Amino acid sequence: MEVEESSPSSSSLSSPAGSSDSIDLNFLPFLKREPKSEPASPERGPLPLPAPPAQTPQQQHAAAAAAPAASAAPPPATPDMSFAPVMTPLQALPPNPDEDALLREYYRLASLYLSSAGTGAIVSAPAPGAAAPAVVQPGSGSVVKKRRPRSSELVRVSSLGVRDQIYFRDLVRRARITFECLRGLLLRDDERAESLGLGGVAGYGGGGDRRRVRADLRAAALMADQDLWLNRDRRIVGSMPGISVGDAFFFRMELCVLGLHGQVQAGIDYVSAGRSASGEPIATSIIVSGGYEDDDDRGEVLVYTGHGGRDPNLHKQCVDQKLEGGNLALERSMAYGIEIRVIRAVKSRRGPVGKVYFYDGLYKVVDYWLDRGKSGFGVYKYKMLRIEGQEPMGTVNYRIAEQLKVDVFAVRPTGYLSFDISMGRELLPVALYNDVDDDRDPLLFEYLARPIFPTSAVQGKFAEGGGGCDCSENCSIGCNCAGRNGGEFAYDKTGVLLRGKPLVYECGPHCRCPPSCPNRVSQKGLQHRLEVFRSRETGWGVRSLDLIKAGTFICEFSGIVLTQQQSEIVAANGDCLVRPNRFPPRWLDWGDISDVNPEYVAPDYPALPELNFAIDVSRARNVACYFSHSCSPNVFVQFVLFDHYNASYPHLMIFAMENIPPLRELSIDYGMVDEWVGKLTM
DNA sequence: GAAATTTCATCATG
DNA sequence: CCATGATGAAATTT
Repeated sequence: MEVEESSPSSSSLSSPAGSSDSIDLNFLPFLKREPKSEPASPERGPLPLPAPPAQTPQQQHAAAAAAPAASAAPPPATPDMSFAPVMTPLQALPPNPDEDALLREYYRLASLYLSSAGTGAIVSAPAPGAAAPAVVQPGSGSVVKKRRPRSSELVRVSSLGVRDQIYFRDLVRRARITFECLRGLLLRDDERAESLGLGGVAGYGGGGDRRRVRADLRAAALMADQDLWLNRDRRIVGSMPGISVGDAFFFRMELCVLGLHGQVQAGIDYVSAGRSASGEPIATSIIVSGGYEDDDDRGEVLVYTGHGGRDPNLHKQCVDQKLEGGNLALERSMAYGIEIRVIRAVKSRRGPVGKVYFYDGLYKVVDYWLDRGKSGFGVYKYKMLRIEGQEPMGTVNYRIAEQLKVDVFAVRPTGYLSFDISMGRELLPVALYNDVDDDRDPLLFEYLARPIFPTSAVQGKFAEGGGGCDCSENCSIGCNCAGRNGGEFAYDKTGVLLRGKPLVYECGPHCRCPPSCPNRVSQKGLQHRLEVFRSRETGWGVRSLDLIKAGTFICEFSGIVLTQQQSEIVAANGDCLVRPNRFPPRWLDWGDISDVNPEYVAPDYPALPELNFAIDVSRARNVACYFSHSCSPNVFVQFVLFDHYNASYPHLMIFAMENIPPLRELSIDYGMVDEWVGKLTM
């Protein structure tokens, strides 16, 4: 497969996916168009509801199975839980000239995304105090772009090599960053407009201004305008490249942007009957939101209720469901053995909506029947079994972690070496867990929650840059500290970093503003329950019991800070030094929305002095020291100043680069040379 | 809790 | 037969 021709800027992409031969695309054209194929369902026309004490679902299903097979002769719907990656041999298919279209689409997106990254394009900085909206939205007179409809061609992607996985992971991360940062900036712009008393007040029922109010929808729309939604050219069956079991999401729109689930509200996503090759609808994913009273979710076994038949206002069934649309699609997917992606919603206050969506992996529909729901009306039910051999479910990890916070021994009776290696020095306890071997190494180090800077570096450096601000309330645009940050604060009101910068200035001890000032974030310390744990793959590692939202602060990199001279002496006898200039500037990626708004490029930041100091972690260290290395990391380093203003000695603050679900290992890019990386596991 | 908002499937029409 | 537009549904979100 050649990709060059389709990706003009492929120099930066040169076969990033490790050339395509490691990718299998299994097309599913076995669904041949049959003019008169009917579902192998017992009902046509009016649906015979089981009389109250009548048939059990199983009995009714048995009747369904006994019914003559449909003319399309789908394979028998035996619960085949083996994960057969190849459903139809590729050789048996008619040659498909467009076989690599999926890859090409990825490369097209990649070139869109990457062309703007790291180019260092710099325009003039906004004047201090200026508050231009970050996102200029198309006015009412703008041309409405025609958007490509989503394809209906079913395809399965399997056998991704390691390089491909990293490549797609980065691509997905890039899209998610664009979405999330766009949303954050739109919200900030709204607040500004509101505080300035401009028209178009956000909120419903408002007057004449027809502004769209929901930032998630606006962000998604802006991305759609640039054709930045993923997976629109093929309908992927099974797992999505770049999305792992356990991943967390906060918005339905996010799922649409990624193509994981294309319905804005509906719980069943499917290829429509009219557009499918066989003329039958085929379901590919569902969302278990907990809103249907007749659902019965036991985790690995799930009884899912079809959609429809509800009163739009009350959350109650009011008429019988029909075997059509998504309901029929689920039945057809069962008949064809099509696996279904399952996304579950869980209540959580960490999410902006009070709700989090976890991708829980692939299931197969093994049974379905028409039942009488709690409301007394007919509902379709689908029994689904999780396919074995997948990573643990996101919702399961979430529940385990929640339980661990309450009652450790109920979940892990043994293995904890310490419940708080910080001995109370951190805001929250940092546990130490090892159920793998006898290593107790982290107990040997003094725990240092804050780095100790050399006095020569810090003394007399408090007032540099004009000192602190004089705000008596929370800081706002125009104050001294805002100016130091180039006119805008780095965080939104919830403490999410809006965009990575070479250096972020938080308000410090010399500012008058209260501790509640939104420009004080990383200085407040740990906000997530972290745990150092032993793993066979990565040695010591770190994970969180709390769901970590992308862009939030996690922890600081602590230790004894050495000047360049000091570090040269120490380095002679064994290397236990962390060098800040080794970290690749991953902060560049966070907050980069140049794909959507090329105008919003990095302002002309003042050049940072070279960072020649080192952090000695040989005696004293904190939890950050145990982060594993990855070249596709989920956290990054942002330099921050607050207690002193010597730009040569910033704090190394670690932020989340993506939503990190509970119990997933945190990983950082140490910028290690390849030979080292080879020794570690990726 | 109701209203606003989007996408998609479906159906009708040309 | 394909393209286009209108319509209604949807386990959302604020």
